[in-house]
Amino acid sequence: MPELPEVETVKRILQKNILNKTILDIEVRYDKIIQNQSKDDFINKLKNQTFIDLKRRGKYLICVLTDYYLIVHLRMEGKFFYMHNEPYSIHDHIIFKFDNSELRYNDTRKFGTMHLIDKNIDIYNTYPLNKLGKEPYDEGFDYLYLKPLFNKSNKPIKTTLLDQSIIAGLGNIYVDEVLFMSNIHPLEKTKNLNDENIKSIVSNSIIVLNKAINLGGTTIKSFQSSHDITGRFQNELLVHTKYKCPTCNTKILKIKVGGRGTYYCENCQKITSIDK
DNA sequence: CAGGTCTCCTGCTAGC
DNA sequence: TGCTAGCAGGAGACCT
Repeated sequence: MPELPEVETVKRILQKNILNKTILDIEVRYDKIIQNQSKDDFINKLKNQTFIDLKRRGKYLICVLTDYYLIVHLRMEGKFFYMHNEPYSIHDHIIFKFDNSELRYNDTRKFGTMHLIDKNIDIYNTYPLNKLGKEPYDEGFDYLYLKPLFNKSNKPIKTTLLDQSIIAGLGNIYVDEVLFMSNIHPLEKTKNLNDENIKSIVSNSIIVLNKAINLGGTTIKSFQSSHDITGRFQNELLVHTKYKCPTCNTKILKIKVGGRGTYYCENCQKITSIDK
């Protein structure tokens, strides 16, 4: 499940493979991936476009083309494969054909999305990027940014940290890690966090993401950034999918928070505050 | 407006 | 062994 570090890894790998390559043809085998155009418009616009640059915003990958931005969200299982003549997979849904190679968008669960936007539009102020909050790497991602947003939320902190309009880029795995490192219970009501808690979340978000990016992201079940590159961060996970707490050896509990599988240590992560 | 639930989709697994 | 019901999950849609 690609989160910010995985998308960053994909971006870096694609930069090596597809930069300056021109799309000669496109094959769309499953068109629900395409969000804001008809399949025909999508194909016509992308023909003869060159990949000029690749960027990332939160969990979105931004392909900068000659005249357009192609904004991709990999959701659960989206992957890009840079291929030559290898046989196709039934999960290859969109194929960008270059001179003697191609880029294949492969997505087992078909949850991924692609938005094609004109280059003269300010994409950061346009859907879907306009609804993203700051990401942990942004200037101004600090206690003063989070405090007022947290103060008005009655949701569990786990749910809040997954809200991309508040923090862009954290997903299920990394939120569990951040909460563990910060000694905060996932069900703690967001508005009840104290200043110390918020500062912990700020610093631990950056620490966890940095470490994950340096290790190429996490490989859990199906995510891989390209054929033979596998993230190594899963070896460093502290609570997510773990059985014993690395700090106190207590059994890790698995619960559901907002429908998401959530791991935590009941000894290290206690609900401390009462309602204001 | 905030918060809850349903939906998309497929591979995997528990249970019979 | 083979089948099926149930589950996982990011984020938008829809409802209260």
